[in-house]
Amino acid sequence: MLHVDLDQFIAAVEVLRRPELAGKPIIVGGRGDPTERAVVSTASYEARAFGVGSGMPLRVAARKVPDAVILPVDFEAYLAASETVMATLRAQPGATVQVLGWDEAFVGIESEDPETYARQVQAAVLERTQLHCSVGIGDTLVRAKVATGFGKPAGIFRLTAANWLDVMGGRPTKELWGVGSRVSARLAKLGITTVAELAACDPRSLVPEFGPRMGPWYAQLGRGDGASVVDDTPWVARGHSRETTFQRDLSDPAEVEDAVRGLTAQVLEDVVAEGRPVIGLTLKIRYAPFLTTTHAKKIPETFDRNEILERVLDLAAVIEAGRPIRLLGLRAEMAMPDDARKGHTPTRGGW
DNA sequence: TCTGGGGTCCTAGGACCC
DNA sequence: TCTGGGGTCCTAGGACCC
Repeated sequence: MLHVDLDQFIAAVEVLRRPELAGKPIIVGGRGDPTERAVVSTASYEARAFGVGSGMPLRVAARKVPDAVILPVDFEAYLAASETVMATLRAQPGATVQVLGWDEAFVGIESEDPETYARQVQAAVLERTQLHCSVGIGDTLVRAKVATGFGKPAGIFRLTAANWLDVMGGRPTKELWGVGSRVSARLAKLGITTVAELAACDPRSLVPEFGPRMGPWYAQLGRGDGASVVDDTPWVARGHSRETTFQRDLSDPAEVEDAVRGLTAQVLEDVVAEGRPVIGLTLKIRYAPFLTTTHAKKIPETFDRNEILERVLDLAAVIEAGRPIRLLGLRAEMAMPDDARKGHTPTRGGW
């Protein structure tokens, strides 16, 4: 199958609207005001050359690139572009499309010559949207996804069982899709630092550290093995959440309660649109400076706004008065048929 | 420098039940 | 005095991805 990933997607969409920005360092984040608390969503390649990347505080990014064009995030524009891209992918002959995010998708195909097919995909996307993409070709989802990174920008790369260890074996485990800094550090404690070492380890040996599911799964990831079927069943959200960033930390309990009420109203709006019962609520709070805690409440499968609000305020009462906090958000989990759960796969994203 | 906003899934431990 | 074994549910929290 193929993994298709748009190059610097958000920045590229902005350039389409404003061609005069082509070739300039562009940073997109928050409301486009680098004096506010916000982070970078995407930076163009020109801005990345200065060391700016997504997730970086906007303030820091602005300081690194004094000449940067800083733009606000425009979700509607990216969503519209994304839908055109995905429609183009679905129109390819024999293609099964599994959307992973705004700017990426798996495309299941049967082809004797996947490179040629991939070039046709790139040409079709470029013609239809004026956007460039990179394509990974693989015999599993993991290999296709990892391959795309070697194709960037605007290229094609193939990773299969035949060359996986040659290409990836000597690289750190963190470069795997699904292994972040925490897990790579825990693997290092076990003497595993490279993909080849992870691939060679006994899956059972990882169970004490990572549990019965994740342990063997990481070993499989090291080998590049796993699912090889692109699944285009429509994605159903398990829940909705709203988060908010305050320009200063809250410490007054009355302020906190107001904020909680506001978040609750927002998340309920999203959930009402869905028409499914709410079964759980989670309030995420960050105590200054950086300790994040989660408070969860299971609620019955009814949908009564007052009851839900009451329970959220219950949760908010856990917050210690006077302690500066940053309210991260509220998440509502919705009832789902059991057979709709997928089990562990690398993230399915949520756009 | 000081950390978005939207998601996904997993795990440990305690409560509770038979 | 010491404390079954199996199960489910809930809470709290962790990790990862785009």
